[in-house]
Amino acid sequence: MSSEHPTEPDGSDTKDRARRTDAKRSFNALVQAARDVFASSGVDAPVRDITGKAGVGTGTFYRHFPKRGDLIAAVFRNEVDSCADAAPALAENHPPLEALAAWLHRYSEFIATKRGLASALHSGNPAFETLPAYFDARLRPALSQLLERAAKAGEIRTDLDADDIISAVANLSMPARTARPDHTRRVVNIFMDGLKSR
Amino acid sequence: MSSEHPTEPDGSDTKDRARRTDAKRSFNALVQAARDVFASSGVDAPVRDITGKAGVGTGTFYRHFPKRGDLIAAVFRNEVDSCADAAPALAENHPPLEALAAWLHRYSEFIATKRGLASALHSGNPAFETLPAYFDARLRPALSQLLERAAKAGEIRTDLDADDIISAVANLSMPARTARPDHTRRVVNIFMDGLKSR
DNA sequence: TGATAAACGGAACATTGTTCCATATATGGT
DNA sequence: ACCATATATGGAACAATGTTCCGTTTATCA
Repeated sequence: MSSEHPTEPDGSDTKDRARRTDAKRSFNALVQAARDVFASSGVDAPVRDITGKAGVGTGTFYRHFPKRGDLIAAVFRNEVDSCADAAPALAENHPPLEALAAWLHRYSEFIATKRGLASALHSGNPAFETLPAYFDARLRPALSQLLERAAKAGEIRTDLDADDIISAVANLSMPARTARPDHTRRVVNIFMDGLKSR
Repeated sequence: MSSEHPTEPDGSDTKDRARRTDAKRSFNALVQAARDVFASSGVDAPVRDITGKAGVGTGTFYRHFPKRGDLIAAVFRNEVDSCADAAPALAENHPPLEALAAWLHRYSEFIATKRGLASALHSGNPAFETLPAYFDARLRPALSQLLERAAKAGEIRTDLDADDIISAVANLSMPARTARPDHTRRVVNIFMDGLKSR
């Protein structure tokens, strides 16, 4: 489900050869290493930290991500993919309301842990311009699926759509400066309670 | 009104000599140069750009601002001071409602042009920890003064306090990605209309 | 006016971003 | 299985920027 090669342009291939397997391996290793390093050191971490953890040279890094923002965008896309892909899995293994709650917390964690995200989106960097659309395209269907299932079961109110909920939970999950540790989880729970039909 | 030396600790001076005048001059030159450079190149502008414009050496820079965040915080404090100081001046020279509207636009512009602000506040950098309290301490009284004056004249509703308005206008002023040029000014105007008593 | 501590400037050093290219390797045709 | 070739790789070299250090200058006070 998750696209390991997110930005392939139109299907036209003037290329006579396919992308080499070592290139794919490097690409994935870099995205994964970057995710770890970003989590511990923030999105401004040195390139050498990432290449070191990925076990590739700096030249390889710049071959795959000519602009630094390209890597950050790839990491975000990768994480959004994981989050979206969690929805069908949850739907299969849990009752409707439970699956919905679990996914909202999953999504909330994604927002809360990505400090750099909001800044990146507002930075004006062209590498990030397509991200919001991508987020929407992946997350809305994922949530819609869970919502519809819960709505069919008559377990939630129906006067909010996926968009409302995605942005509401995002705002709730923005880490507040003065918040107690479990703050986000609690407010999202409250929101979730409000979502239930009475 | 504006404090040119914002972070002097408790009044106790164990110091036998006062701060030298050239030190004050350098400090102010740096803050002013930084404000200009930040405006044109963002808060990540090279240190040498700032020292160059200020006409001081890099050593002087680090003597005044051991951490880069210290400078950014100083610039923000400086701008908040300007904004707060505008309130009494507007109150003297304009009718209540007009003064209030003018100040809200002034404040809105401050928020809108400081892209780096929100990111800085959420960055977890300890240099910024005291900023929100400072903002509140300076801006709330400034706005309260204008609100009370307009309320006494019976020109505005009274079921919103300064805090509500400060945060509401801040949210309205956050530059949206897809917004048309004059977007912020228009929505702030609408908010201002809503504020009038009927 | 002279002694002194404070402040200054900028070279030197440290860190990180980016480019370049000689070398290594996957791929498709034979 | 082997070769020719485009592709990918690694890391040294370079560039840009952050930060420290210290010899020199200057404001302040007695």
